[in-house]
Amino acid sequence: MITNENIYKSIKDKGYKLTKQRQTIIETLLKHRKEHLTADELYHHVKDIHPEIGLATVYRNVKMLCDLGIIETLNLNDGFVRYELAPTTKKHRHHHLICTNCHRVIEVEEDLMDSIEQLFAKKYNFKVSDHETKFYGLCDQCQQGNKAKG
Amino acid sequence: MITNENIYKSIKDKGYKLTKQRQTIIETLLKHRKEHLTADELYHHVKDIHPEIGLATVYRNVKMLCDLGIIETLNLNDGFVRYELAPTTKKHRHHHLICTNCHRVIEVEEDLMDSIEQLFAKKYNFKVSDHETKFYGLCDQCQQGNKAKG
DNA sequence: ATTGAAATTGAGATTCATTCTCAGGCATAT
DNA sequence: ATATGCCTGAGAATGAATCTCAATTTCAAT
Repeated sequence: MITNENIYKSIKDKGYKLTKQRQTIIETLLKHRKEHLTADELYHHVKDIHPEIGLATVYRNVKMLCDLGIIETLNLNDGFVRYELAPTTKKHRHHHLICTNCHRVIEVEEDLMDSIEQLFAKKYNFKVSDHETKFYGLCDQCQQGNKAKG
Repeated sequence: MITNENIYKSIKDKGYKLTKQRQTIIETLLKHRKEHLTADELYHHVKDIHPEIGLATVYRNVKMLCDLGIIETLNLNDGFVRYELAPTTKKHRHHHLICTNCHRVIEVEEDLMDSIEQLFAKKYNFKVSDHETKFYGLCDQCQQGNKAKG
Protein backbone atom coordinates (compact mmCIF):
# COMPACT_ATOMS: atom_id res chain seq x y z
CA MET A 1 0.00 0.00 0.00
CA ILE A 2 1.37 3.38 -1.01
CA THR A 3 0.98 6.15 1.54
CA ASN A 4 2.10 9.73 1.44
CA GLU A 5 4.43 9.05 4.38
CA ASN A 6 6.20 6.30 2.40
CA ILE A 7 6.71 8.68 -0.48
CA TYR A 8 7.89 11.54 1.73
CA LYS A 9 10.48 9.16 3.18
CA SER A 10 11.70 8.13 -0.29
CA ILE A 11 12.12 11.77 -1.21
CA LYS A 12 14.10 12.65 1.91
CA ASP A 13 16.18 9.46 1.62
CA LYS A 14 17.21 10.54 -1.85
CA GLY A 15 18.34 13.91 -0.49
CA TYR A 16 15.47 15.93 -1.92
CA LYS A 17 13.74 18.49 0.25
CA LEU A 18 10.17 18.02 1.32
CA THR A 19 8.38 21.20 0.33
CA LYS A 20 4.72 22.11 0.80
CA GLN A 21 4.31 21.99 -2.97
CA ARG A 22 5.68 18.46 -3.17
CA GLN A 23 3.46 17.30 -0.36
CA THR A 24 0.40 18.78 -2.01
CA ILE A 25 1.29 17.24 -5.39
CA ILE A 26 1.75 13.82 -3.82
CA GLU A 27 -1.46 14.07 -1.81
CA THR A 28 -3.30 15.03 -4.96
CA LEU A 29 -1.85 12.12 -6.92
CA LEU A 30 -2.89 9.73 -4.14
CA LYS A 31 -6.35 11.25 -3.90
CA HIS A 32 -6.86 10.85 -7.64
CA ARG A 33 -5.16 7.48 -8.01
CA LYS A 34 -6.23 5.61 -11.16
CA GLU A 35 -7.37 8.81 -12.82
CA HIS A 36 -4.38 9.27 -15.15
CA LEU A 37 -4.14 13.01 -14.70
CA THR A 38 -2.35 15.21 -17.20
CA ALA A 39 0.13 17.77 -15.86
CA ASP A 40 -2.45 20.49 -16.37
CA GLU A 41 -5.22 18.58 -14.60
CA LEU A 42 -2.87 17.86 -11.73
CA TYR A 43 -1.90 21.54 -11.64
CA HIS A 44 -5.51 22.66 -11.32
CA HIS A 45 -6.27 20.13 -8.60
CA VAL A 46 -3.19 21.21 -6.66
CA LYS A 47 -4.14 24.86 -7.13
CA ASP A 48 -7.38 24.25 -5.20
CA ILE A 49 -5.32 23.46 -2.10
CA HIS A 50 -2.21 25.52 -2.77
CA PRO A 51 -3.36 28.37 -5.04
CA GLU A 52 0.00 30.06 -5.48
CA ILE A 53 1.69 27.01 -7.07
CA GLY A 54 3.20 27.42 -10.53
CA LEU A 55 2.75 25.06 -13.46
CA ALA A 56 6.52 24.68 -13.81
CA THR A 57 6.69 23.32 -10.28
CA VAL A 58 4.17 20.65 -11.17
CA TYR A 59 6.22 19.66 -14.22
CA ARG A 60 9.44 19.64 -12.22
CA ASN A 61 7.95 17.44 -9.55
CA VAL A 62 6.24 14.86 -11.75
CA LYS A 63 9.58 14.49 -13.51
CA MET A 64 11.31 13.91 -10.19
CA LEU A 65 8.64 11.45 -9.04
CA CYS A 66 9.09 9.55 -12.31
CA ASP A 67 12.85 9.41 -11.78
CA LEU A 68 12.24 8.01 -8.29
CA GLY A 69 9.90 5.38 -9.73
CA ILE A 70 7.00 6.64 -7.63
CA ILE A 71 4.85 7.54 -10.60
CA GLU A 72 4.82 6.47 -14.24
CA THR A 73 3.76 8.09 -17.46
CA LEU A 74 0.95 6.98 -19.71
CA ASN A 75 0.69 8.23 -23.26
CA LEU A 76 -2.72 7.85 -24.87
CA ASN A 77 -1.53 9.61 -28.05
CA ASP A 78 -3.85 12.52 -27.47
CA GLY A 79 -1.12 15.08 -27.01
CA PHE A 80 -0.84 14.87 -23.23
CA VAL A 81 1.42 12.86 -21.00
CA ARG A 82 -0.53 11.38 -18.09
CA TYR A 83 0.71 10.31 -14.69
CA GLU A 84 -0.25 7.46 -12.43
CA LEU A 85 1.14 5.86 -9.29
CA ALA A 86 3.57 3.05 -10.03
CA PRO A 87 2.67 -0.42 -8.77
CA THR A 88 4.49 -1.16 -5.54
CA THR A 89 4.81 -4.92 -5.68
CA LYS A 90 5.88 -5.50 -9.27
CA LYS A 91 8.79 -4.35 -11.28
CA HIS A 92 6.74 -4.25 -14.48
CA ARG A 93 4.17 -1.66 -15.37
CA HIS A 94 0.55 -2.62 -15.41
CA HIS A 95 -1.43 -2.98 -18.61
CA HIS A 96 -4.07 -0.60 -19.89
CA LEU A 97 -7.31 -1.53 -21.60
CA ILE A 98 -8.47 1.55 -23.43
CA CYS A 99 -12.04 1.78 -24.67
CA THR A 100 -12.13 3.33 -28.12
CA ASN A 101 -15.73 4.39 -27.57
CA CYS A 102 -15.90 5.98 -24.10
CA HIS A 103 -12.13 6.39 -23.56
CA ARG A 104 -12.32 4.68 -20.18
CA VAL A 105 -8.99 3.21 -19.09
CA ILE A 106 -8.99 -0.09 -17.20
CA GLU A 107 -5.89 -1.09 -15.26
CA VAL A 108 -4.68 -4.67 -15.23
CA GLU A 109 -2.27 -5.33 -12.40
CA GLU A 110 -1.30 -8.89 -13.31
CA ASP A 111 1.91 -9.19 -15.31
CA LEU A 112 0.84 -11.90 -17.81
CA MET A 113 3.81 -11.33 -20.11
CA ASP A 114 6.23 -13.93 -18.77
CA SER A 115 5.83 -16.45 -21.56
CA ILE A 116 6.10 -13.83 -24.28
CA GLU A 117 9.15 -12.30 -22.70
CA GLN A 118 10.74 -15.74 -22.49
CA LEU A 119 10.07 -16.17 -26.18
CA PHE A 120 11.79 -12.86 -26.93
CA ALA A 121 14.76 -14.01 -24.87
CA LYS A 122 15.01 -17.25 -26.85
CA LYS A 123 14.28 -15.97 -30.32
CA TYR A 124 16.02 -12.59 -30.27
CA ASN A 125 18.20 -12.93 -27.17
CA PHE A 126 16.46 -9.80 -25.93
CA LYS A 127 16.23 -9.51 -22.15
CA VAL A 128 13.07 -7.63 -21.25
CA SER A 129 13.26 -5.51 -18.10
CA ASP A 130 10.01 -3.60 -18.43
CA HIS A 131 7.05 -3.31 -20.72
CA GLU A 132 4.41 -0.81 -21.63
CA THR A 133 1.23 -2.08 -23.22
CA LYS A 134 -2.03 -0.68 -24.41
CA PHE A 135 -4.97 -2.74 -25.61
CA TYR A 136 -7.62 -0.88 -27.57
CA GLY A 137 -11.15 -2.18 -27.86
CA LEU A 138 -14.65 -2.00 -26.40
CA CYS A 139 -15.36 -2.11 -22.68
CA ASP A 140 -18.22 -4.02 -21.12
CA GLN A 141 -20.56 -1.01 -20.94
CA CYS A 142 -19.93 0.10 -24.52
CA GLN A 143 -20.52 -3.39 -25.93
CA GLN A 144 -23.90 -3.40 -24.20
CA GLY A 145 -24.61 0.12 -25.42
CA ASN A 146 -23.93 -0.98 -28.99
CA LYS A 147 -26.21 -3.99 -28.60
CA ALA A 148 -29.02 -1.77 -27.32
CA LYS A 149 -28.64 0.53 -30.30
CA GLY A 150 -28.43 -2.23 -32.92
CA MET B 1 4.06 -7.28 -49.92
CA ILE B 2 3.48 -3.55 -49.89
CA THR B 3 4.38 -1.70 -53.07
CA ASN B 4 4.06 1.94 -53.94
CA GLU B 5 1.55 1.01 -56.66
CA ASN B 6 -0.71 -0.66 -54.07
CA ILE B 7 -0.62 2.44 -51.96
CA TYR B 8 -1.23 4.79 -54.88
CA LYS B 9 -4.30 2.73 -55.69
CA SER B 10 -5.61 2.96 -52.12
CA ILE B 11 -5.21 6.70 -52.22
CA LYS B 12 -7.06 7.12 -55.51
CA ASP B 13 -9.74 4.67 -54.42
CA LYS B 14 -10.41 6.82 -51.40
CA GLY B 15 -10.83 9.87 -53.64
CA TYR B 16 -7.56 11.54 -52.75
CA LYS B 17 -5.41 13.02 -55.47
CA LEU B 18 -2.08 11.47 -56.30
CA THR B 19 0.38 14.35 -56.13
CA LYS B 20 4.11 14.28 -56.72
CA GLN B 21 4.63 15.08 -53.05
CA ARG B 22 2.53 12.12 -51.95
CA GLN B 23 4.37 9.80 -54.28
CA THR B 24 7.72 10.97 -52.99
CA ILE B 25 6.66 10.62 -49.36
CA ILE B 26 5.42 7.08 -49.99
CA GLU B 27 8.55 6.10 -51.90
CA THR B 28 10.66 7.44 -49.06
CA LEU B 29 8.69 5.55 -46.44
CA LEU B 30 9.10 2.34 -48.45
CA LYS B 31 12.79 2.97 -48.96
CA HIS B 32 13.31 3.48 -45.24
CA ARG B 33 10.94 0.79 -44.03
CA LYS B 34 11.68 -0.36 -40.47
CA GLU B 35 13.57 2.83 -39.68
CA HIS B 36 10.83 4.52 -37.65
CA LEU B 37 11.36 7.96 -39.09
CA THR B 38 10.19 11.10 -37.33
CA ALA B 39 8.27 13.68 -39.37
CA ASP B 40 11.36 15.81 -39.55
CA GLU B 41 13.61 12.95 -40.67
CA LEU B 42 11.08 12.01 -43.31
CA TYR B 43 10.91 15.64 -44.40
CA HIS B 44 14.67 15.82 -44.92
CA HIS B 45 14.78 12.56 -46.84
CA VAL B 46 11.94 13.70 -49.07
CA LYS B 47 13.64 17.06 -49.58
CA ASP B 48 16.60 15.28 -51.19
CA ILE B 49 14.33 14.16 -54.00
CA HIS B 50 11.75 16.92 -54.02
CA PRO B 51 13.54 19.97 -52.56
CA GLU B 52 10.63 22.40 -52.67
CA ILE B 53 8.39 20.32 -50.37
CA GLY B 54 7.11 21.96 -47.20
CA LEU B 55 7.16 20.42 -43.73
CA ALA B 56 3.42 20.97 -43.37
CA THR B 57 2.83 18.78 -46.41
CA VAL B 58 4.75 15.97 -44.79
CA TYR B 59 2.66 16.29 -41.63
CA ARG B 60 -0.57 16.45 -43.62
CA ASN B 61 0.32 13.35 -45.57
CA VAL B 62 1.52 11.16 -42.74
CA LYS B 63 -1.75 11.99 -41.03
CA MET B 64 -3.67 10.92 -44.12
CA LEU B 65 -1.63 7.73 -44.49
CA CYS B 66 -2.36 6.92 -40.85
CA ASP B 67 -6.07 7.45 -41.42
CA LEU B 68 -5.88 5.09 -44.39
CA GLY B 69 -4.11 2.50 -42.24
CA ILE B 70 -1.08 2.49 -44.51
CA ILE B 71 1.31 3.67 -41.83
CA GLU B 72 1.22 3.63 -38.05
CA THR B 73 2.68 5.77 -35.34
CA LEU B 74 5.25 4.74 -32.79
CA ASN B 75 5.87 6.81 -29.70
CA LEU B 76 9.17 6.20 -27.95
CA ASN B 77 8.47 8.95 -25.42
CA ASP B 78 11.35 11.04 -26.67
CA GLY B 79 9.22 13.94 -27.88
CA PHE B 80 8.80 12.76 -31.47
CA VAL B 81 6.10 10.74 -33.15
CA ARG B 82 7.59 8.14 -35.48
CA TYR B 83 6.06 6.49 -38.50
CA GLU B 84 6.31 2.99 -39.90
CA LEU B 85 4.53 0.95 -42.54
CA ALA B 86 1.57 -0.96 -41.14
CA PRO B 87 1.69 -4.75 -41.41
CA THR B 88 -0.35 -5.95 -44.36
CA THR B 89 -1.39 -9.41 -43.25
CA LYS B 90 -2.42 -8.80 -39.67
CA LYS B 91 -5.01 -6.61 -38.09
CA HIS B 92 -2.89 -6.06 -35.00
CA ARG B 93 0.20 -3.91 -34.77
CA HIS B 94 3.53 -5.55 -34.37
CA HIS B 95 5.49 -5.44 -31.14
CA HIS B 96 8.58 -3.40 -30.46
CA LEU B 97 11.61 -4.49 -28.47
CA ILE B 98 13.43 -1.34 -27.49
CA CYS B 99 16.99 -1.54 -26.28
CA THR B 100 17.49 0.82 -23.36
CA ASN B 101 21.22 0.92 -24.06
CA CYS B 102 21.61 1.47 -27.84
CA HIS B 103 18.00 2.49 -28.56
CA ARG B 104 17.74 -0.04 -31.37
CA VAL B 105 14.14 -1.04 -32.11
CA ILE B 106 13.42 -4.65 -33.06
CA GLU B 107 10.13 -5.47 -34.75
CA VAL B 108 8.22 -8.59 -33.85
CA GLU B 109 5.64 -9.48 -36.47
CA GLU B 110 3.99 -12.38 -34.66
CA ASP B 111 0.85 -11.47 -32.77
CA LEU B 112 1.40 -13.59 -29.61
CA MET B 113 -1.32 -11.80 -27.62
CA ASP B 114 -4.26 -14.11 -28.27
CA SER B 115 -4.33 -15.83 -24.90
CA ILE B 116 -3.96 -12.57 -23.00
CA GLU B 117 -6.68 -10.93 -25.02
CA GLN B 118 -8.95 -13.88 -24.35
CA LEU B 119 -8.26 -13.45 -20.66
CA PHE B 120 -9.25 -9.77 -20.88
CA ALA B 121 -12.45 -10.80 -22.64
CA LYS B 122 -13.33 -13.27 -19.88
CA LYS B 123 -12.25 -11.29 -16.86
CA TYR B 124 -13.23 -7.75 -17.86
CA ASN B 125 -15.54 -8.44 -20.79
CA PHE B 126 -13.22 -6.18 -22.78
CA LYS B 127 -13.05 -6.98 -26.51
CA VAL B 128 -9.59 -6.11 -27.79
CA SER B 129 -9.43 -4.91 -31.39
CA ASP B 130 -5.83 -3.70 -31.47
CA HIS B 131 -2.82 -3.43 -29.25
CA GLU B 132 0.31 -1.37 -28.97
CA THR B 133 3.19 -2.81 -27.01
CA LYS B 134 6.71 -1.85 -26.14
CA PHE B 135 9.19 -4.09 -24.35
CA TYR B 136 12.21 -2.36 -22.89
CA GLY B 137 15.41 -4.24 -22.18
CA LEU B 138 18.82 -5.18 -23.51
CA CYS B 139 19.38 -6.41 -27.06
CA ASP B 140 21.74 -9.22 -27.98
CA GLN B 141 24.64 -6.91 -28.86
CA CYS B 142 24.36 -4.79 -25.74
CA GLN B 143 24.23 -7.84 -23.45
CA GLN B 144 27.50 -8.99 -24.98
CA GLY B 145 28.97 -5.51 -24.71
CA ASN B 146 28.12 -5.47 -21.01
CA LYS B 147 29.72 -8.89 -20.51
CA ALA B 148 32.90 -7.72 -22.20
CA LYS B 149 33.07 -4.70 -19.93
CA GLY B 150 32.39 -6.58 -16.64
C1' DA C 1 16.02 29.09 17.77
C1' DT C 2 19.44 30.95 14.28
C1' DT C 3 22.17 30.71 10.46
C1' DG C 4 24.00 29.57 6.00
C1' DA C 5 24.30 26.91 1.88
C1' DA C 6 21.96 24.73 -1.41
C1' DA C 7 17.77 23.29 -3.27
C1' DT C 8 13.29 24.91 -4.70
C1' DT C 9 9.87 27.95 -6.25
C1' DG C 10 6.80 31.33 -9.28
C1' DA C 11 6.40 33.98 -13.19
C1' DG C 12 7.24 34.68 -17.47
C1' DA C 13 10.03 33.91 -21.44
C1' DT C 14 11.42 30.31 -24.47
C1' DT C 15 11.56 26.18 -27.16
C1' DC C 16 10.00 23.27 -30.54
C1' DA C 17 6.86 19.73 -32.56
C1' DT C 18 2.74 20.12 -34.76
C1' DT C 19 -1.22 22.51 -36.77
C1' DC C 20 -3.47 26.34 -39.03
C1' DT C 21 -4.22 29.91 -42.67
C1' DC C 22 -4.58 31.36 -47.14
C1' DA C 23 -3.29 32.56 -51.71
C1' DG C 24 -1.70 30.22 -55.55
C1' DG C 25 -1.05 25.65 -57.96
C1' DC C 26 -2.14 21.22 -59.71
C1' DA C 27 -4.85 16.68 -60.43
C1' DT C 28 -8.71 14.82 -62.35
C1' DA C 29 -13.44 14.28 -64.34
C1' DT C 30 -16.01 16.15 -67.82
C1' DA D 1 -8.87 22.22 -72.47
C1' DT D 2 -11.04 23.76 -68.69
C1' DA D 3 -13.34 24.07 -64.44
C1' DT D 4 -13.81 22.43 -59.79
C1' DG D 5 -12.03 21.75 -55.78
C1' DC D 6 -8.40 19.42 -53.46
C1' DC D 7 -3.46 20.22 -52.43
C1' DT D 8 0.65 22.74 -51.53
C1' DG D 9 4.33 26.07 -49.54
C1' DA D 10 5.41 29.54 -46.47
C1' DG D 11 5.01 31.49 -42.53
C1' DA D 12 2.22 32.43 -38.54
C1' DA D 13 0.05 30.31 -34.66
C1' DT D 14 -0.67 26.95 -31.06
C1' DG D 15 0.36 24.74 -26.91
C1' DA D 16 2.74 21.36 -23.97
C1' DA D 17 6.90 21.30 -21.76
C1' DT D 18 11.29 23.45 -20.39
C1' DC D 19 14.35 27.11 -19.01
C1' DT D 20 15.89 31.34 -16.52
C1' DC D 21 16.59 33.86 -12.58
C1' DA D 22 15.73 36.39 -8.50
C1' DA D 23 13.43 35.48 -4.30
C1' DT D 24 12.15 32.05 -1.00
C1' DT D 25 12.31 27.92 1.71
C1' DT D 26 14.24 23.70 3.63
C1' DC D 27 17.39 21.47 6.60
C1' DA D 28 21.70 20.37 8.86
C1' DA D 29 24.87 22.30 11.85
C1' DT D 30 25.47 25.23 15.11
